[in-house]
This record gives sequence, structure tokens and C-alpha cells, in this order.
Amino acid sequence: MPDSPPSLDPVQLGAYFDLIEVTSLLRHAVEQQLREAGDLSYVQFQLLARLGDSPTGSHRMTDLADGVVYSRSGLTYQAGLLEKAGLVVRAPSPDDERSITVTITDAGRALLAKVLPGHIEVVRGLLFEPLSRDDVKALAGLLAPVRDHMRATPPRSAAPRRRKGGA
Amino acid sequence: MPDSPPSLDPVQLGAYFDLIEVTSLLRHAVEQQLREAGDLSYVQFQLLARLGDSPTGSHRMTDLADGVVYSRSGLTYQAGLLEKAGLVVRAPSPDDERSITVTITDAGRALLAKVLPGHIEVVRGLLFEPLSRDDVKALAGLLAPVRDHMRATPPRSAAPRRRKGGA
DNA sequence: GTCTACTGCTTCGAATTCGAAGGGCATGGC
DNA sequence: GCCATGCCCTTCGAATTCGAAGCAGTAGAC
Repeated sequence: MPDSPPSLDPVQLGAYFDLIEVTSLLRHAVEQQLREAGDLSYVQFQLLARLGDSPTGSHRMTDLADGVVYSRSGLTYQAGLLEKAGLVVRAPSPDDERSITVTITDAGRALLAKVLPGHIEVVRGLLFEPLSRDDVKALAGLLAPVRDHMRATPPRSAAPRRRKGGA
Repeated sequence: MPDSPPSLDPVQLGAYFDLIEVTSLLRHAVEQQLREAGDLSYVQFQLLARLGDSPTGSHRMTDLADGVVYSRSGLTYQAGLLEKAGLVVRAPSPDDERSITVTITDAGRALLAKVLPGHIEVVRGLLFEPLSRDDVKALAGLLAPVRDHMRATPPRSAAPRRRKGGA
């Protein structure tokens, strides 16, 4: 069974490469800013931001891990750091006894509020500076379906190596 | 000195979040595929791909590091692994005695050829599946100026806190 | 009621990452 | 020619990451 032609369009290839490079550069810049502004790593910031966004200020561990695309063990580690720093609190979920609910503290909100403007400044300066309002709209319109598609796609396992006789 | 309003448009925010999530998911999927197909990390694959793309099959260490947005010490480590695996060769540059030229070997090219189809398959299936040809063109058209802008922006230091008085 | 399968989080060890510090070559001023 | 400055790569230590294994709690079958 012959593979499909093993190459992407030059345009696709360029888009893919640029996507990787752009996010890498953005991530490095953002990490540096967060480190300087509040001694936070990007993951930590993402976690705080996600908690701060929640109406209750809380999330389950697993949901947080899925939200920021992170391993569970890594999240345990980071949650430990954040808790030790007094930025979040962990408590067993009243509902599921095995579940842990993470809640942002006032200190966490304060730190978030402190670093957020600088963060946004970097993102705007690097990512949105060369884009018009319509450009951004177009970009958002392109990314949304991709995001949904990726979320829907079997997230982990499902190794296609499985040569099921039938399929 | 009043800051600009410290928030991004909802559209901008959505685009930013989706960008991060999409690349994170893509990266995880790609890493898993590369690991299974050829026991390569993403960085290693990027390095091999970059070398394979070069007309000479070679690059200086620094250029490689800049190309894949990586730290120099990290590159030294990875180059060591790749060399130990026989996928690349390191040699002092004939020109600059202090510079090291990394060259991909036949084994490196072979491995690259072996994992590339699967890699492309994953990228196409996750990133380009929900996008039309015109969508991809639009995406490429949006990312290119951002990439150039980021490249032009002071790559490392130069904390933008510097209120450039004159220029 | 009990057993089995599944979910949620944590611990553990190994691998990777980065920044700071160090050693060697190159370039321009004198 | 000689020195100061800067670039290029490497070593070093500390921090972060992940997957596999382990420990609970939950849900459904019987």
C-alpha cells in the first residue's frame, strides 16, 4: 500500500515552520518577562490565569492539566510549588473524594494582576504588532477550527501502529 | 504615564490562547510520533531536518541554535547525543577556528527519511485537516510578517522597560 | 454485599532544559 | 606586534519535565 506523497505543499510547510518558530519565540519572550516580573514560569502563569478566569477561582487538577496541555505528574509538581508560595490552595473535592480542587488565593490574584499587564504588553508587541484588526480576526477564525479538531482527535494513545485486521 | 488598557481584545485573547493550545497539542502529538518512529525528540528532528535541508548538509552550532530557538548549552547536549548516535558529525570550521560545523551523516539522512512521512502525516492530520487550501494560504500570509517582526525584535536582552527617549 | 474496572492524584527515577561561568579564537585600536 | 573586546562552544549545577508504577476512591455488574 503506497503512502501518499510524503510532502506538504510549500505553502503548508512554510505555515507549519512559521507556526513553530513564532510560538517558540513568543514563548521565550513571555517566559523571560514573567520571570522578571513575578518569578513565574509560563506554566505557572497559565495555571493562575486559568484559575483567575474561573467564576469560582477553582479547578480540578485534571481539568487544569488538560487545559494547559500538561502531564499530570508535572501539574502535581507545579501545584506543589504554587501552594508552597501561597498562590493557590489545594483541597479535596466535596463531591469526589479522590479529586483535588485547586483554588487561587488573594495573593495569587494579586500576583496575577501584577504580571498580567507586562505579559499582555509582550504578546501585543510581538504577536499583534504587525497584524491589523482584520488580520487578527482572520487568524482567530483560522485557529478556532484547528483547535476544535485537535481537541476532538484522540488525545493520547490510539497508536495507529495497531494494524487491526479489519480496519 | 497612563498605561494602555491592560487587556487585549477578546478576539486577540482568543487568537493568542488558541495559538498556544494548538501548538502545544501539535507538539505533543508530533513528539509521540517521532519517538515511536525513530526514537527522536522534537528538537533532534528539527536539527536533522534543518541540516538535511541545507545544500551542504551542514550548519554552524550557533545558526542551528538560533534556527530552532534553542539555548546553546542545550544544543551542545543534543549535538552530543546525535553524534553519539552517528546521525551527525562535528568538525571545526575551516574558516573560523572557534566555530564548529555540524554535518548530517548518511545514517542521519536515512533516519530523517524514515520518520519524515509519519511526521508529515501527523501535521497534516492535525493542523491542516480542517483548513482549506485558501485557509492555509491565509494562515501563511498572516504568520510570515509576525515571524519577521519577531526576528527583528531584540532577541534576548533589551528588556523593553527601556523607555527609548529619542529613537 | 462484594468484586472488578476505571478515574484522579502522587511518588519515583531518568532525561532534558537553561543560565552562568570558563577557555580559546578573531577583530580592531594603538 | 600587543592588548582589549567580543564571539563561539563547552562544562557545570539546579530546576523542570515526563512516563511508569502505586495508592486511594467510585461506579457498575452480579
